[in-house]
Amino acid sequence: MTTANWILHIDFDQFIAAVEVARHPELRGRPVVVGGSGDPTERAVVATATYEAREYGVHSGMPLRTAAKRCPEAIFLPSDPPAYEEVSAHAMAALRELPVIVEVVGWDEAFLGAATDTPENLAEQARQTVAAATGLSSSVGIGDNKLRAKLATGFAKPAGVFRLTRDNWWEVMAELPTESLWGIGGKTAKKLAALGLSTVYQLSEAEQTMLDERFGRTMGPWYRLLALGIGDTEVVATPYLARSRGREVTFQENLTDRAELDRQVSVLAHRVADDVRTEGRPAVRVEVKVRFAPFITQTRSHTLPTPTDDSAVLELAALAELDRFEHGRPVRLLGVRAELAHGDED
DNA sequence: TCTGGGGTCCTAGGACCC
DNA sequence: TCTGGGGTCCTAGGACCC
Repeated sequence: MTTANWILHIDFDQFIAAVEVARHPELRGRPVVVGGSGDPTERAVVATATYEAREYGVHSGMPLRTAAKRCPEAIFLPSDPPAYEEVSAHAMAALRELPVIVEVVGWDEAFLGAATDTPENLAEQARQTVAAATGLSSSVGIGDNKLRAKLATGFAKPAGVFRLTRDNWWEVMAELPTESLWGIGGKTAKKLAALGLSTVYQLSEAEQTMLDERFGRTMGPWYRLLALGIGDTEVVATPYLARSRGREVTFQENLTDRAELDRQVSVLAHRVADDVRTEGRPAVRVEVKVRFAPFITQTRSHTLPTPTDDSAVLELAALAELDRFEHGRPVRLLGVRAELAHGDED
């Protein structure tokens, strides 16, 4: 008799809002919206909203202004990444004390790889561990691969546990829209619908050659695997090596002065250079992003002649890219990104 | 919905090389 | 010298996720 391998996916419920409510207990039970610097009139979007705010149709990604219209009595708080980072690290450290492999995939979620015959018990244990360490509520999906575990968490929320495997895949997923799959968003769902593929089951039965012609030799096969619930089963504890590091900023007022654009790009390039040095691997490529009014986004990039982490060199490289745009329109966003050299590949 | 910031991965065309 | 085929790199844009 062998012990089965399970993959659990844990996700902290409305994580950012929960951290804020924990340190402002008087806000419990009230509609709270976190995002930007907490001023609902600024150019920023909702990072997280409490369930009370969601009742009014407020959701993450929504402009703060819209959120304020939908829920005028909401309390708006500034986003405080270092605080979330700290709580997250604390929760992940607690999970590592369990007999599982912990693969962190974001501030508020992780995959747990475990050999157990009672995954529901382990899931409950993980939820209690996080609650004891941080006071956070969480939900756990149990699956026979990462895709199913991740999707299961959606059915577990809030504060629950749900199991999704090959045994109940069709019962749970068959009639859901393709967009409920992890990796298919609104754009792809629309293209699929145009091919007559609206549900997960329909996608799973699609003719492979048609998918390949429409989406390419990588995405075509992958979409069908998604619909079948097939996915990666490897959970690794080793931290992920960043491929790139970037900084960008949306201006509250569009910029029109070219000298000011140069100054802003210089500032961003220096911040990126600091991040690059922290990573300990040099930049091999520099990209500048410009979002012109009203909302036209363009990028220019080039491979550096020599990999570098030197601030002055990266600044000059970014300024050279900024120069390559056709300037004229007001600018609402500037960004600088550095692609990093790979780690040792032997 | 007057639309953040931080990322990852894929596609496609052209350059370039053999 | 009217023109092949394969491989790889570079670049810009798009889609997706949290």
